[in-house]
Amino acid sequence: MGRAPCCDKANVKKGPWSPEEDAKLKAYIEKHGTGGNWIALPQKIGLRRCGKSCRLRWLNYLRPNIKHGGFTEDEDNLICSLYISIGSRWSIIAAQLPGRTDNDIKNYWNTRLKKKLLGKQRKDQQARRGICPKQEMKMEYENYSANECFSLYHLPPQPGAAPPFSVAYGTQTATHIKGQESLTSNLIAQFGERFSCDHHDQQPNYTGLINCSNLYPSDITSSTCTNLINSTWPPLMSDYYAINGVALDHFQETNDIPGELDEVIINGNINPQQLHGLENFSTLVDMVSRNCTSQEICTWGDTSSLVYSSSISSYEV
DNA sequence: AAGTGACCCAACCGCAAAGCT
DNA sequence: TAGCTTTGCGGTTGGGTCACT
Repeated sequence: MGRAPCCDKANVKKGPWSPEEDAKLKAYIEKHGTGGNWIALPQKIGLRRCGKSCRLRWLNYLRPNIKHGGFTEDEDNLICSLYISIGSRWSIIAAQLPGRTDNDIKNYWNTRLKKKLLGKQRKDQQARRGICPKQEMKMEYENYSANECFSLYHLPPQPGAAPPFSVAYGTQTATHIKGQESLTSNLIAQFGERFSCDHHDQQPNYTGLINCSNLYPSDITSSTCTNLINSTWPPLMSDYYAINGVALDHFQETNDIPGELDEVIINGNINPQQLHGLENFSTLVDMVSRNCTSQEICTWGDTSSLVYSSSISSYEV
């Protein structure tokens, strides 16, 4: 037996909304509100629509002060920063962009920004490596798709700033600190004295990232970091790791991810069952453990990561 | 002008979380 | 607190439009 449908599919109209339907829905909600029950709303108005469809139409289109299209460079940069930081959490990203809907941002990312980002990477890599553009595009697209859920942006080490095999992170909660300490102890167990840890405790204004930014290169500007903090704090808590100046991202918000990483790298062994979605991390750990240079790690990072810099907006879509 | 493919975006779907009884 | 309902979210789809041949 399957899941019960949310509405009577047979009597529900699907597809594009007519101006009449829009007008009915808008007028009703402006006068009475949603009544806290989207499912019952269409019957009240006399619309042959699913409640979910009404909700979506209102939130994405009819609601006041909605902006469509015409994304500014600032918005582009913020979306990129947030995507790199928190991934495809469109509702959270949309909350930082007044008047924008999660659906709009998602569409904009999928159809334009992603290409913009890849376009920049391709240009950079072609210039450095002289690889055939077509082959390069294919490689990058495949790598991008495979790694999208675990994005990692490489940052060349600042001269004199990052000690060998250092990890830096910021934390918010005790649970996180516990998980991170566990991760840290595993890294120490694996890498011994070659690994050091720089831990920034919880601060109301979340200075952890700023401290970590000491490990970051000059093209990630302090304003980018500040934007990131301002836009994600307080709703998000984030953990930031960097190894040899290579920042690992997406260890945010969930308490279990550091635990997963623990399981991946514990005792230096890779647990295949825990590897799904964490391939980049294990590769990185492997490279670090083989004493690869920062340069090599960054080169690897090039082909399997998103690279964001504040100059991205100068590239054409 | 017609055909074709790429692109864009509104809308749908299914799942998980949150809320309610 | 278990079970049901509703809401919110992210991934995906499909139809309209545009650009190119």
